[in-house]
Amino acid sequence: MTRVVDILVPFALDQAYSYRVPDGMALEPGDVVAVPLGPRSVMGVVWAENPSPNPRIHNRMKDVDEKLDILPLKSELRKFVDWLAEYTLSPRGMVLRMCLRMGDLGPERERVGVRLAGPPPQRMTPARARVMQALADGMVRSKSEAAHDAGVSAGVINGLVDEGTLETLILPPEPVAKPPDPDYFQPDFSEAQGAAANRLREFVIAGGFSVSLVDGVTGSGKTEVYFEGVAEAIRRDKQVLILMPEIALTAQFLDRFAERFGVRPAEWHSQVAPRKRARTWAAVAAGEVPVVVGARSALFLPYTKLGLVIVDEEHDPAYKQEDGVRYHARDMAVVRAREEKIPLVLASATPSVESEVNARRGRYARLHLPERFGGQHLPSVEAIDMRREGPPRGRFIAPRLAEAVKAELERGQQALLFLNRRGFAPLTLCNKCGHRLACQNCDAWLVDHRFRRRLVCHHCGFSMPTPEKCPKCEAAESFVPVGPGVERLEQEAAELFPGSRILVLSSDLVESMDRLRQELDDVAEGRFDIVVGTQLVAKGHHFPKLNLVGIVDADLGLANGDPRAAERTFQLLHQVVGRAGREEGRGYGFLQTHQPEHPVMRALIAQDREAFYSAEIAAREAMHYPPFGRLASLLISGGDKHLTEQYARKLAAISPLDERVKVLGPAEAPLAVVRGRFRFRLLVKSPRAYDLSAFMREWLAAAPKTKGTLKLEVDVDPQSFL
DNA sequence: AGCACGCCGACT
DNA sequence: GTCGGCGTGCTC
Repeated sequence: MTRVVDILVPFALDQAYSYRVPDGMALEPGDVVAVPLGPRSVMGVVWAENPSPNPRIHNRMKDVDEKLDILPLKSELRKFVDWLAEYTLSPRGMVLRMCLRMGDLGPERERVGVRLAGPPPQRMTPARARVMQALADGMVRSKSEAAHDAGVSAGVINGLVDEGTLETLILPPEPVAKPPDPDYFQPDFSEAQGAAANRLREFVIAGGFSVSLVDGVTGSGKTEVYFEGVAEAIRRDKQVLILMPEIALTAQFLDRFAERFGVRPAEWHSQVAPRKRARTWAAVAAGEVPVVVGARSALFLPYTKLGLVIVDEEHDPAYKQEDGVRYHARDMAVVRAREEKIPLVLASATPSVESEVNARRGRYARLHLPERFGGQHLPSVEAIDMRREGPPRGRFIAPRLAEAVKAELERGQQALLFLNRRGFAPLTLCNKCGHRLACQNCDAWLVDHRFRRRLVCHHCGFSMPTPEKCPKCEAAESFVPVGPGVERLEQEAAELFPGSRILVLSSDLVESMDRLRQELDDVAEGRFDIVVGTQLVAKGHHFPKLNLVGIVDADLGLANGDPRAAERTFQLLHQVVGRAGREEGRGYGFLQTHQPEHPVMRALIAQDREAFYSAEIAAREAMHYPPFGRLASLLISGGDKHLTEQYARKLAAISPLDERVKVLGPAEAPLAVVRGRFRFRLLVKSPRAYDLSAFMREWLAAAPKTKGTLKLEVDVDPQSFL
């Protein structure tokens, strides 16, 4: 009898397909193979033995093409794929695809090295002399290294090779990651830090599944503490995954890692070039990479001996993948650690309410770091009540904040004005007829971006030059900007603080990663006096001379109906205010707000984190919101409003009956139209201990097929409600 | 993800 | 009458 195995292919298929195993081909579950699929041959992974294949497909069944020379996926990873697919209601093939995004190795490219070997060249030049000197030790260097060391171009090196002065030889490929030294540098720890580090080490030594929440304010040494867990894992020859929300900004983090371990870790994120990606993937699978620092996709790498997972800034909303397979990397890291039976560390100065509740209930071990390192103080925070002491009309910086900024500038210190809004003004209207400039494709205003001289839709990317006349009443020069963006704030700051050097930082103004790093360095080295920025400035970068942070509109994130609005605002503002005064003396934060009595503002002013969490947790519990209840959302969208709404209603009507589950809606989504598509939402609420995925699966199985432009998107544990 | 098969508008 | 648009469905 021919042997049959079920093979999962990385496409939008939930089912594994059955293939015959040719005689003499040794195959095990987890092996990576090439199989015929339709007219082509694709990569797949042996998912299971199939002792009794379905007779109905006997005549269609094909043979496995070949076993590929790729290390197999361990059962833990395969189980993780199954679990995640089931939980998120995604096709298993699409989850597998995330594991196999390994890039293209392409033809092996040889690295050529050079070494001083022959006689000096016939004609000596200054450049050639420098090369001779740089290579005088007779050691082998790669061509580019040699050129760099000697300060010459590659042409000079090649010239010397032709002359016979240098000999070439093939270098072995550079390792993806050099081995980190767990004892390279031993930091000085405070008592609390030492105790936390010890507990982490114990978790790593003990092995087995555990979750720790390392919770400490910015500057409390969270990173250094969890590095001790990393060091312990390295000593035990285990692999470590460190997840980061935004890898692009972590040059500083990589340097910190190198200071502790002597070398930089391997990186994994979307910007890693395909070749490097392929080599990293293979090296991880071979167990040759001890530490990976990566974005959420690093969760799907084929580690062979994973011993520890760290989720840094675990509260960050960027961990939620919002398209395709919708998953939350922090939650899935917990699942992966459970599957691998290893410890997990969540780190944050402002933990998510979910993690905080788990810590309070004792499900997670809490490792609390109460103080800033080296006697630094937290900035003192004051509210500026915009109802009583706001700026004049058309201005956005209150007099008291302006005074404080002026005082800092006079002391040679820097100030940050934070406003989480890109562009010049969020709304432009005609003062003759009241017409508002809106996007043609979306239910949204066009944002005035003056630096680019365009009006831009932030939802679909549509943009147009600012028109000369009002499109409605044809009045000329009648447009007035309404509300501030960072560009407008810069204009105001330039008027208020003449002669100061101002830098505007927002994602749409970032030309390149290198340029951004350069600008951040410029700020750190004091080449700017005032930074006006969006949340881009909240992350990770340290500015020693920054002493004052002004939050221009602290209420901005609170207005929408998002159940996590308060939490998000608290986390973001806490992080931004924490930028102030980390080096010398005490920093100041000002919150411009219309509701200084709001729990978020009060907690920030009183620096009473516990009060905020207690209030927020109580509110969530009363509303049965996560983590005291579960949510799933359905987004129905389509080009025809009526058909879309009709389908949404139909869907609601056929939802399975279960008195524990509430189906809300359909309602028009807060963003009712995006890219010309009408959007309706359904929200599903269930108790905490309820299999909401199963409920959704049963429901969708009975749903009519979507036709035409109609699209149905399911999100279990949604984070965004737009 | 590809690729084939399907049914409605402008061409030889 | 055919060519081809891409919308829909299948791939063991």
